[in-house]
Amino acid sequence: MEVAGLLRHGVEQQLREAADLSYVQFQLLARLGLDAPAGSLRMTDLADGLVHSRSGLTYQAGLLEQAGLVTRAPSPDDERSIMVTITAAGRRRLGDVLPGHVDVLREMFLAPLGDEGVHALASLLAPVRDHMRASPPRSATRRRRTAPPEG
Amino acid sequence: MEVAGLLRHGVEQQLREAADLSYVQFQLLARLGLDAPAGSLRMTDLADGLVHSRSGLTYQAGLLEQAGLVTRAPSPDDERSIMVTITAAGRRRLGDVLPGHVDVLREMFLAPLGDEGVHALASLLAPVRDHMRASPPRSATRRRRTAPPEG
DNA sequence: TATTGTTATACTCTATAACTATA
DNA sequence: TATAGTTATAGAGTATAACAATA
Repeated sequence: MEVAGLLRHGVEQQLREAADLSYVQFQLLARLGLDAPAGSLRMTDLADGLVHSRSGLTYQAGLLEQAGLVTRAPSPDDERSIMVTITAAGRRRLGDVLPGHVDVLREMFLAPLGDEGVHALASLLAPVRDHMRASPPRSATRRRRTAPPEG
Repeated sequence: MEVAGLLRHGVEQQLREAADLSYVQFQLLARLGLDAPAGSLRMTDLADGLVHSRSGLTYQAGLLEQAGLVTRAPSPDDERSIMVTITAAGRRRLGDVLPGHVDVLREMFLAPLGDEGVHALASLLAPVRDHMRASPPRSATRRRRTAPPEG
């Protein structure tokens, strides 16, 4: 947890200073610009795994739209859905931060880990990630030992 | 990062629901109650590694004090320092959450990892943690590739 | 002058609930 | 009735800068 916390802090600083992006904003942008085939995704698909509430995504996507880095338009397929699309400016911004972002990752995390360590870590954590994705996130909620102090 | 994020989210939920503690508050309490010999530490030592700003610690310690879980008193040795001490109520609260906390850790993280995995992970990450602690946290700041958009 | 800690302030982010609209 | 998304709102947490006091 300490490693992840320090890494995240370092990453957030670089993203903020180099491109004025929050961590979530960067991830949304990266998902659109690097993973999404046509540079667009439905809000829900975009949110997947990045945010814990719908409104949180609306908020962050709104900021990206205000900054001109994405556009939002109703989907032709399903009129309930909104397609979020990365703009040219968004791709530019993403390209601008990416090298520095990778630098931070490498210097803080990948270098001390070494190539072998990186692979070992990935093998170790992949099943954990799958387990976490699969299990109901509320399991922790139901299984408390002590009664809440409210009653 | 995803594993750490999900784990932290699960942990935070349990801490909040079982004992009305934030993650940081729990860590402060744990450091005082489990690590500190006499249950007390100077503010600065208490903060070490848990918080990224002094005021952040003052805020969290203030909440703990309000809740009667710690006390704050000037240090006899150095009158600039404040000794934070866990109270009986604080130890009780800590004892109340701890079992559930460990449950969450085990179910989300330790179990899917397995005993061997836990050890392997610890060996892998220990040097990374040391590297991160040692290297100036601002390295990311100075090493930016793109000029900040301000000027 | 450097260190310890607090305060004032402003801001970012998150989450819940109520709501609209489409399927 | 369920799904997609927004909005209103409220609260928690964080950080910066200015500050007071001690070393």
